[in-house]
Amino acid sequence: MQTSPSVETRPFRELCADHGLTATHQRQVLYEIMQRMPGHPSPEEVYARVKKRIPAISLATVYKNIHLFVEKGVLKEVSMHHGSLRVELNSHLHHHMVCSRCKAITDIEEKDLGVLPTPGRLLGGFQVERYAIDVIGICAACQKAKHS
Amino acid sequence: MQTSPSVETRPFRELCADHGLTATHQRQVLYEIMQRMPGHPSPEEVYARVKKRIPAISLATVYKNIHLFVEKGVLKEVSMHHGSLRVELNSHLHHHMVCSRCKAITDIEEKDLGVLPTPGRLLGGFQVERYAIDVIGICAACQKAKHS
DNA sequence: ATAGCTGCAAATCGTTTGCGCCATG
DNA sequence: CATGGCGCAAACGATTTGCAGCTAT
Repeated sequence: MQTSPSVETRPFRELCADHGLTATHQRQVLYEIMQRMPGHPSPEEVYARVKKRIPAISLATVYKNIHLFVEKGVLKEVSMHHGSLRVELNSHLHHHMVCSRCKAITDIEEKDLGVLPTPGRLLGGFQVERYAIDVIGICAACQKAKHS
Repeated sequence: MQTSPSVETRPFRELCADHGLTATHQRQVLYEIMQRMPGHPSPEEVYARVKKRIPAISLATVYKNIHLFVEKGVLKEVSMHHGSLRVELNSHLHHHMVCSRCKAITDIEEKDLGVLPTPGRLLGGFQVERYAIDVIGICAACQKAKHS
């Protein structure tokens, strides 16, 4: 791997330092490419792009670093992924609090949220069915048990 | 399988009729058990419970019927599942519109939402980091292409 | 130096599918 | 009795893991 820290390495190194990450070549490329990717790419899509610049890179490395970036707050995931599909009866209107550490889900009433959704509108041709609000944070249990 | 429609079969049959579903024994048990399951169970958890009443039931059947129930509006999924992990840069504040048919994701500015979350509060010991709002509905493309 | 990162390949996990038989309408 | 649902087992796609060698600090 060429060790040529020529082109604008500073900002990325700072970002890594700020987030407590080792600044590796693959992480830099990953980050730069994500900056230039609009939308909401999947790991496979990111991998395909990164592979053009680092042909030897592994998909596993992409996954590992995406998770790391998410964990450190550089990236965020679009909708919460609990390990598997989670369902509930389609009964009364409520939303969810999701612990970003342990993924625990708790119901929350809409009135306790301080929000006033207005469904049924058309947003640029999009027919709204409902709002799903995830309040993301750290649950009480994880706060007690936190170290890092 | 015992064909004993003794205990309170009527309400469930109506629910199936209303949603255009065939009323099978496994669907009835599945539904009754979900009614008594609080929280946000995974297919595996539902399967474990249903298996106590119908030991011969298959996990595949549980999956098929959960999807059917979701499709027909009897159940709903807790957070949107796109086929794979989706990430984005953690930059400016925005939310997403998600098509429940094709899973397409579009950004939406918070000001265009008509909702006003009030983050930063502690909700029962839960340390709020952020709100993630998914506006769920049918995108313009899918509306044109819809039949069923 | 040395802790951490990488690539590889195999393993794992959640979920889906094809198919022959059976239940429901 | 005809359609659709069921259970089974195999297939599948997405993601993770163990490990041996290499890299950043």
